[in-house]
Amino acid sequence: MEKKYSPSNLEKKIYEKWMENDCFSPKEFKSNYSIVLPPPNVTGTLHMGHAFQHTIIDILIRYNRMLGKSVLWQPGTDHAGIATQIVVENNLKQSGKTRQSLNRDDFVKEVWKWKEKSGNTIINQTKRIGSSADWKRNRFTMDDELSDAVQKVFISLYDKKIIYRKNRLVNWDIKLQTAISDLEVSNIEKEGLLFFIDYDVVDSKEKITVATTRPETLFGDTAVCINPKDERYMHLINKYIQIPFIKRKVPIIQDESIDMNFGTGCVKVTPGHDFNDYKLGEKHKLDTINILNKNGTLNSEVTKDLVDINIHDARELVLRKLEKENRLVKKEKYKTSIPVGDRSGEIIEPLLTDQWFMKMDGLAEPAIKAVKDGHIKFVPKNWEKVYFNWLENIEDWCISRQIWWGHRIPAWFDNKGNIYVGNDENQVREKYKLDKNLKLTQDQDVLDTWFSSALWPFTTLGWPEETNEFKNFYPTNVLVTGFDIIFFWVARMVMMGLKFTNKIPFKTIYIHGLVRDSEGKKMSKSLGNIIDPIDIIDGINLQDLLDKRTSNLVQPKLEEKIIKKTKIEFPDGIKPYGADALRFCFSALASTGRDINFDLNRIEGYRNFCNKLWNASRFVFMTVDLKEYNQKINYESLSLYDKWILTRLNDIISDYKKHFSSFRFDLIAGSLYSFIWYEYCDWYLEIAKIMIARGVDSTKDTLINSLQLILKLCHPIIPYITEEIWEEMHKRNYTPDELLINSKFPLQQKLFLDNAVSMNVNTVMDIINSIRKTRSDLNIHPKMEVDVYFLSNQPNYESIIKENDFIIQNLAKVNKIFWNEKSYNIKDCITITLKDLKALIPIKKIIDVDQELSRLKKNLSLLESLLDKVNQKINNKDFIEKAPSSIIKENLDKKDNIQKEIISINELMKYLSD
RNA sequence: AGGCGCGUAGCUCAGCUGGUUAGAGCGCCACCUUGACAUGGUGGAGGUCGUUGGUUCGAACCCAAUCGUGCCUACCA
Repeated sequence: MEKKYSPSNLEKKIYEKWMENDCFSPKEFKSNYSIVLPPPNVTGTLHMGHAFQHTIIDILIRYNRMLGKSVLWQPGTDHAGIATQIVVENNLKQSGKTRQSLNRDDFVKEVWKWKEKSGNTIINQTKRIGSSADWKRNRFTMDDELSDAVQKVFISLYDKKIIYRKNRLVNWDIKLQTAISDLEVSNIEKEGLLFFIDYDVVDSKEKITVATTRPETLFGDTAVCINPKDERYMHLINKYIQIPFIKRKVPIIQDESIDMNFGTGCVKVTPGHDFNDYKLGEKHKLDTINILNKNGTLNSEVTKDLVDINIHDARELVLRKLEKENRLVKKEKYKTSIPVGDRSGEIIEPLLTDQWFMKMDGLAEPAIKAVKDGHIKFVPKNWEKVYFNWLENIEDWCISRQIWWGHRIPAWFDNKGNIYVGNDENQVREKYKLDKNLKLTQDQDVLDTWFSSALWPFTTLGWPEETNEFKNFYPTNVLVTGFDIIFFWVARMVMMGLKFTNKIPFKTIYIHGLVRDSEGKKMSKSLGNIIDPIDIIDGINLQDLLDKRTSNLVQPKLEEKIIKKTKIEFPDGIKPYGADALRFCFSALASTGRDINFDLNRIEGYRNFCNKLWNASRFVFMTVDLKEYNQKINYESLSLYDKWILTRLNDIISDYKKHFSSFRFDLIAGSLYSFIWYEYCDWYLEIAKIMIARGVDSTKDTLINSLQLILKLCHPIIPYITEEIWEEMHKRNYTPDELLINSKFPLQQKLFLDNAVSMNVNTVMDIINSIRKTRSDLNIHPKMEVDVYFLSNQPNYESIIKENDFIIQNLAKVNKIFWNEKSYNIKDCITITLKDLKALIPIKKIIDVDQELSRLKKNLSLLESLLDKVNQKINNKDFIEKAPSSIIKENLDKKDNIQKEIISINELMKYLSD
C-alpha cells in the first residue's frame, strides 16, 4: 500500500477494475433487487443533488449486492424536451442561428449531437462518484425501443378514450410558443392594482362597475356575473351590458361562486383568458372569445388601434382609453399572483388551443389505492399526504407540446380535421380503412417529456417484451428521488405502471431532501453558488471556480457579487477530497426528509476519516507478516481485547442492518465513524500494539479479521478506498475473495454474548481515562511516568487491574502499579476516585494541599448535585410506584456509585486537611 | 387560506420507542513532531434544547398556544 492516501489515483484505477471484471451486471436471477435511476436531463452536467441521489442509490445497491442478491441498477438519461431544446437553441444563438433558420429535421439532428455530448458527460460524472450501475443497459428515453413503447401506450390510451384531443384553455408560454401543463407553472406574488371599470347597462342609463386586475382582456368578456343573493344588483337580472369600445352586448348572469364582499361584487367573465371564467363559461354556456395570437399579441377581436399590440403593453393603452371615456372609476393596490413558466420565466397566458389531454381520474384511483393499501410505502411516510392530495384533486393532463424535440404524436389529420391514430401512416390507413388518395399529415406536436418518464421503470427493462429483466426485476424495489417531482414523475409512474403492467412500479419510495448551499440557499446558476461535485472530488483552484460560476450568466450584473462571495467562501478554491469523502459526507447528512445544507468544512472531516482508515490499514499490514494470518480463528482462545473488538463489531453489524431497513444512512455513517475512529483506532489498535509486543499472536488474527469486517461494512459508503485496501488483503492471501464489491456482507455471529468482556474492558478504559485526565489537569508532561496506588476492597478490581496492568501502564504512562499497598505519603499524592476504587498518584513535588482540596471539592459538588437529582427521583413515591423496574434499578445503581465516590472523596479530604 | 417541515454549542447537524451528567464534525484553548496517521494524539472550554403553558413519577422528545423561518398546494375579480 502507498504510504499516502491519495484518492485521485486510486479511484480511477479501482473503477476500471470493477468495469473490467463486469461487477455491475447481475449474473443470475435469484432474490432479485433493482433500482431504476431517475434519468438526469441531458441538459448539461450533473449537480450536487444528482451526486447525493446517486450516492444513496449506490449505497443501497452495493449493500444488497453484498447480501448476495442479484442486483440491477438500471441507468439512463432523459431527453427533457423543452429544457434540452432551450439549451440547444441558446447554443445555436451563439453562432447566429435559430431553430427556425434550420428546418425541423436539421434542428433535431443538432439536438442529437448535443445529447451525445451531454449524455457522455453525465455518464462519466456518475461513474466518478462510484456508481455501480449496469452501464451495458444504459437507456435513453428516445431510444427506438422506448419510443416504440411510448407510441404503443399512446395508441392504447387513445383507443380507450383516455387520451383525447380538445380545443380548450391551456397554459400558453408565449416565449416558447407551446402549451405547458399546470405543474410547469409557478405563481409569483406581486404588488399589483385592482381596477374598477364602468360598463354600460343596455337600454338604461345605469352603469355597473366591475373590479379586475386585467382590464386588457375586456375584449374577451362574454358576461358579467353577480351573486344571486346580492340585492344591490337584483334589478339587473336578465339585463345585458355593453362592453366598452366594441359595444358587444353580453348578459348579466348569476353565480354563487361570486364573493359579494370583494370589489364591487360584480365580475367580468372572460372564458377565453381565465381558467375560472372558463369553467364559469362552460357552466353557463357562454361564448368563449379568444383575443390573443399565439405570439402574445392581440388579434382582430379588439379595437383596430390595439391589433398586433403585445398584451402586456396593451394594458396601459386600454386604461388610457377607459380614462378618456371616464370609465376608470378607481385603482386599488392589490397583491396578485402572476403565473410564470418554469422553463421560460415568462408570464403565462391562458389560451384556447387544440391540444391532447389525458383523462386522469380513472388512473388516479388505483394509484391512490396502491399506497393506501400499503403496497407502496413512502419513506418518510408524511410524503404520502402530498401524494394523496394531488391525486385526489387531479385535473386532466395536457400532454402535447408545440416543440420539435421529443416523441412525435402518432396522429394524422385529413384536411377535414379528422383524427387517425396509429403507428405510422400506412398502418393508420389500414386501421381506419382510408382511401389511398386521402391526404394525411402527421400532427406536428410532441409529447410532454414526463409522458415517457412515466413509463421509465418498465420500458427500460424491455416492456412490452417479456424480457428476463422485466420478468425478474419488475417491480423495482426502491425509487430514490426528490420531493419536487412527486407529482411530475412519481405519481405518474404509479398510474402508468398499474395501467400497463398491472403492477406497482416500485415497492418503496425514498424521498430525499434538496442539496442547498451552506447558508441553506438553493444552489442555482443565477445565485452563483453552484458547486460541481467533480470539483469536490478533484479540487479546483479559485480562478477556475470563479470562471465557472460567472460564465454565461443570465444577469451579468451579478458577476461582481458572485466573485466577492466566492472569494470569501473559498479563498483557496476547493481542495481535492475524493469521491469517498464526498459519499461519506452525503451519507452522514442523509437524515430523512430534511434538506441538506452542504458545508465544505464537514467534508474535510470525512476525508480525514478516510485517511484514518487508510493508515489504520497500513498499520495492520505492517504489523502482521505475510504468512501470519490464521483464517480459522479459535475465538475462545482470544485475548480479552480481541474478544471485545469482535463483540463491538457484532453490535455495529446489528445496528447497521437495523438502520438500513429504515434508510437511516446518517446513522450508519455515524456509527461507523465513531466505532472505527474512537474504538478501533484509539483503543483497539493501541492495545494491539502492546499485545503483539508481548507475543500474543492471536491478536494478529483479530487485527486482520476485524479489518476485513470493517472494510465490508464501509464498502457501500466508501467503495474506492475499501476496495483498494482489500486488494492488499487478497494479495496477501488473507482472503479468497478477489474483489470486495462481490464479497459477502458479514453476518452477525453469536459470540461472546456475556457482557463480562465489555464490562472489564470498560473498567480498564475508565481507569486509563481518569489517570489521563488527572495528569492533564496537573500539567504532568505526557512523557513523564507516574506510579499509581490503587486502593479498594472490591476483589474484582484487583483481578482486572492485575491482569491488565501492562495496558494501564502503557496507555496512561504509569511506571509502577501498587495494589492496596500503603507505602505512600498522602500529602504527596493526587487522588482519583472511581466508584469505590481509589487511585493515588504520588507526584515529585509536595502538592499544594489547598489546591488539591479545591480540586476535590469541585469534583464533590458536581457529584453532589448529581446525587441530588437522583435522590429527587428515588424519594418520589410516584416514581417508585410508576416507573419501570429497570429504570428504578438504574437510578439506584447510579446513586450507589455516586455515594461511594463521595465517600472516597470525603475520606481523602479529611486526610488532607489533618 | 390550507398542508408539510424546521428552530439543540460560534457554524453545519444527530438525538431512534419520553428515563443520557444532552452528542458529533468543523472552529476554539492547553499540552504533545511517541515508529499507522499532524489529514494525527491526549485533555478541555462552550448549551436555561425558540417562548409560554399543559400532560406525565419523569419532557429536547407528547399536546396546546405563540414567535421566527423555509417549502408545497390552492385561490385571488
